[in-house]
Amino acid sequence: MIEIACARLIDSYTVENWWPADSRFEVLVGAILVQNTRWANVARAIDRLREYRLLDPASLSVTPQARLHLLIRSAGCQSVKARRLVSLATWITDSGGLEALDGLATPALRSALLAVHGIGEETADAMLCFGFARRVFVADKYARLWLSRMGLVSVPDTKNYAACRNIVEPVLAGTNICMQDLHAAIVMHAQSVCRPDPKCGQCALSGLCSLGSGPEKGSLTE
DNA sequence: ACCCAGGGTCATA
DNA sequence: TATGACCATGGG
Repeated sequence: MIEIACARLIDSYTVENWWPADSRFEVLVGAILVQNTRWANVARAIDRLREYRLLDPASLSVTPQARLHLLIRSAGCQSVKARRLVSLATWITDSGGLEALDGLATPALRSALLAVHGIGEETADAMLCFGFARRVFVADKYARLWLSRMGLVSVPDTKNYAACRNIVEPVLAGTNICMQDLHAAIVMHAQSVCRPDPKCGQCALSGLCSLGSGPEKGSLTE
């Protein structure tokens, strides 16, 4: 069931360089900046950081937060995110760099990420999937909504992040790239088709999203 | 003028 | 443990 649903969703959205970045650290920075923020606003902030050669842990960790405020202003929540970026960069340098961290197994790396100020479950998994190339399913808000509408997750578990991740991640056969494509497809689906008012009666992919009419069992078996 | 975005933290009950 | 305020800019 889940495999078919995911495959159809991925096939429906061609994703090319959905998360653009020149380095792994830039992915991690983007993961912080994009919290509750549109990517277009994040891109400008990243461009400014690049302009000032701050897209590496060593430089960013010693940059005064007051200066970061100005550079990342377009991404919103400046003071909050400036602090989070510094804590991220500091954690990386204190840990011996990204190469050392990349040597950790995924569960250990996830725990370490969650211990950093400003990194919650979703951000941690996004970093694991797109920054550290781990085979991790990002069970973000859109994903949980999608799982719920597909009837693939019980209603109580819809709010449970780890439960939603574990519904997909162990079942889905595929590489890290598949997980990236799936997450991108879920977000694009939510943004392009089901927003702002998710009336999926006009959804071009009505077989994928069955809001209002309950789980569509028949649509998954074809 | 209003709503919300590719969340997380912190204070309160 | 479970909600809610808060961050704050930019696009619709």
